[in-house]
Amino acid sequence: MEDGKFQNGGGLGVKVMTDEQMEMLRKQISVYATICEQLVEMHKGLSAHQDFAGLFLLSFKGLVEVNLRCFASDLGMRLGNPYFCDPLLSSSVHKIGSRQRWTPKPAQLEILEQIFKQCNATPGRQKIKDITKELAQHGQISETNVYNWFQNRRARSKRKQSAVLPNSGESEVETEIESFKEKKTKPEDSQPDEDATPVSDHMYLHSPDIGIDQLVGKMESPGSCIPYWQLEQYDLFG
Amino acid sequence: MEDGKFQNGGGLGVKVMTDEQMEMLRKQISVYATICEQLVEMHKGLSAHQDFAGLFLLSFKGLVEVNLRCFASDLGMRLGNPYFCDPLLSSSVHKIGSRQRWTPKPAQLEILEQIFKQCNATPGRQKIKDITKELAQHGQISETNVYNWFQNRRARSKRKQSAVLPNSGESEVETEIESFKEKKTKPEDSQPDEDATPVSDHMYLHSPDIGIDQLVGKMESPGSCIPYWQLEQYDLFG
DNA sequence: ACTATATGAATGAACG
DNA sequence: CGTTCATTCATATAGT
Repeated sequence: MEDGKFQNGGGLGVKVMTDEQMEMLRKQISVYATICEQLVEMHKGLSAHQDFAGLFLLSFKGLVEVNLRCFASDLGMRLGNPYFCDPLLSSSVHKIGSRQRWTPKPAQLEILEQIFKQCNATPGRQKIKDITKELAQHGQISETNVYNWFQNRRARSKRKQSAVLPNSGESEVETEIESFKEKKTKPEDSQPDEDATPVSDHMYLHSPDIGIDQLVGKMESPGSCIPYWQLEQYDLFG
Repeated sequence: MEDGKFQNGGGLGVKVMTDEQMEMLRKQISVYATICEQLVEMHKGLSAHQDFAGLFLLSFKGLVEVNLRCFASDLGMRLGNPYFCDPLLSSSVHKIGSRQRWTPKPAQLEILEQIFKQCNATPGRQKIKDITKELAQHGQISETNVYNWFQNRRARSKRKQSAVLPNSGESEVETEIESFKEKKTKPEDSQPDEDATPVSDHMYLHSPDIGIDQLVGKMESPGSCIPYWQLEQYDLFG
C-alpha cells in the first residue's frame, strides 16, 4: 500500500520567518517545557497527597491558559534562549545505578549550546571547569563530560558544514549518475532533502541536541537551509 | 564564523525555513501540548482512581490543545503557511510526510552487504562517497545513511559474536550486560539520583501518539526543561 | 491490535 | 582534533 506520497503541490517548501515569529515559537516551546516540568513535579508531590490533585489540576489548567494567551499576544519578547528540551528519552525501566553514560539534561544542554554559540572554539580548561560548575547545578556532571561534549559538538558541526556545501563544480564523480537510470522521479524512501515534503504531523521529536536556536543558526547560513535530519555527518570532498 | 550565526542581534531578522524545519517546530509544539495534556489527564486519573493505566492515552482535547491550536493557526497565518494550521487534531495526516527513516532497498542492501564482506571495517570517507553514489542509482540515499549502515552493521556483528563467545550459558540475560560493565568509564559519570523516583512507572503502554512514560521519564529530573530566567512567572509552587 | 524484533539514527566516550 | 566505537533511542516491520 502506498501512502500516496502526496506530491508537494505548489509549495517548494521554504518559509520565511521574522525574528518575532521565531521568538514566539521559542517562547511557546519554553512555556510548554515549563508547564510540563511543573506538571511532573506536581505529579511527584501528589504521590503523597492525592487529595490535592484536583486543586492543583485546576490551577494548572488556568496556568496553561494564561501562559498560552500570554505568549500568543505578546510576541516581541526578549526571551533569553529557551532551548527546546527534547521530550523523549529514557525508555524502559532501568535500574537506578545502571547508568554509565552521562546524559545531559535539557537545561544543561541549553547552557552548553549557548556557550558553544558564543565561542565555537573549545573552551579553555579553566573555562571548562567553570562551565562544569554551572552545569552541576542542574545535575551530575563532570569536566570530562563537558570537554567531550564540546569536542563532539565541534567535530560534528564541521562535518555537517562541509557536507552540505557540495553543489557546484562536482562532476567527476557524477559519471555514473548521468547514465540516466531509473532515477525514480518518485523517491519513496524520502529522506534526503527538503523537497520531500515533510508535512507530516504526528508528534515525535528526537534528538536532544537539536533546538530552535540551532535551527535558526543553520538557517541563517547563506542559502544553506540545512535539513538537519540528513546533514552528512560524513564529510565529502575536502 | 562560517556557521553564519548572526543571531538576531543586529541582523535584519529574517529566517528562511524549509518545510522540514517548519515541521519540526510543529512537532515540538505538538509534543509539548500532548505532554501537558496527558499529564493533566494522568493527574485526573490519579485523583480519582489509582487505576489510571492506559486511560488517558488518547484522551481528549484539553484546553491546552485548544490554546495551542489557536496559537498555531495564528502563527500559520502570520507565516502564510497553509500547513501550519492544526498540529494536533490532524492526527490522521500520518501519511503525508513520512520521511522518517531511510530504508535501504533490496538492491542497495545487496551492494552494501557485498562491500561489507570485503571490508569489515568502516570505509573511509571517500569510499563512502563512492558507495553512496553507487547506491543512489537504486534509490534515494545519502552518505550519512551509508555511514550509519556500516557502523551499525559492524557493531551488530561484533555484538552478536561476543554474545555467543561466552558459552557459560546465555540463559541469563547478563550476556549483554557484562559486555559493558567492565569499561574504563569514568567513575564520575553518574546520573543524578533524583531520577530514581519512579514517577510514571505503572502505566507502561505504548501510545500511538507519544509515550507519556518516556516523556515523564525525561522530564522528571529537577530543573531540567525550565529556563530559570523565565521560571518565576510560571512557578506555581513557589 | 498489540507486542516483539530488526535496524536506522543520534551521541557520549575513547582512540591515534 | 578527527575518526571510530559502544550504547541507546525510535521507528518500521513481523509475529502472535
